[in-house]
Amino acid sequence: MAARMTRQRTAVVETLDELADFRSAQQLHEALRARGESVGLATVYRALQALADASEVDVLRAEDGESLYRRCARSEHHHHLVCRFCGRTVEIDGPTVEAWASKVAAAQGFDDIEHTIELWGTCADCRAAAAK
Amino acid sequence: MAARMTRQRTAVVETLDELADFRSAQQLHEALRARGESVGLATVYRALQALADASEVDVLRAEDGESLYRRCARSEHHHHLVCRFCGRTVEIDGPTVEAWASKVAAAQGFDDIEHTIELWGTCADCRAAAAK
DNA sequence: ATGCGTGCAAACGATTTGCAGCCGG
DNA sequence: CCGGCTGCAAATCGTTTGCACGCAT
Repeated sequence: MAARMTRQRTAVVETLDELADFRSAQQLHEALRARGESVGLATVYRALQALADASEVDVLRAEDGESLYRRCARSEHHHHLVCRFCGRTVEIDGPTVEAWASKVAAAQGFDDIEHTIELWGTCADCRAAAAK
Repeated sequence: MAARMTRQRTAVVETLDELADFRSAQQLHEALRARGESVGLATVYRALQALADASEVDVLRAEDGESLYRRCARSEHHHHLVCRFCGRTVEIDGPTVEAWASKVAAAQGFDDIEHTIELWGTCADCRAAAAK
């Protein structure tokens, strides 16, 4: 069950921590290469999937369908406010929303409720950069 | 600007209305074939995209990344509670959630806020079918 | 007529997988 | 030593696009 600790796995986790914000597997792959710790793209995907299964990283889908990964501070359920340009992320939670979601769903006779609640926007920095 | 009315576009819209719930382009393509009104898959995609651009259909991403389309009753902003098995859909709106979303985002200095709020569950029928 | 719409097949881009060799425990 | 891990390339899969032809306006 415990994941074997290889050079590439370590590198993936470390780089993920460094980047801090949501990144795609490809961006991560490139960051690894730049960092000198080159790792095969397939391996990056496998590592990320393993981490996701172990709830060590959060995964979410960008508007274009690409998967983005991030090591979040809190492991409990929460949501995100993400900059669609630079990936800058703010963790948020909405107790109100949680309650609302399950109530609505239950009222319609639905089970195994799961909700997708993500906020996308343009962060202050990117707005400034774009304005220039 | 006005979309040209062809046999295939009419067929796509009609079939979409018939299906009522969220369907993938491929499911729709198959439904068209079954209906006798065969339409090229590429055309189905093009028609759906045009409809989406014109806000005639709602689009959302399934958990596996596939795009699902649906002709919604209301054209105003709203969200959905979708059965992950049969696609059965219930339109919902959460005035509370809307307000919460923009408030949180603005507080972090984010602009052009957009939110993804979808509820996924198993509808009563599918739960019964699975239990059998 | 005129040019948007269509079909088909090739092109795409992200992700997955088969397989032979490697290396961590 | 052994089985999980890796790399590479080939395979998937949904979706997009190039191109020659047809049809709605």
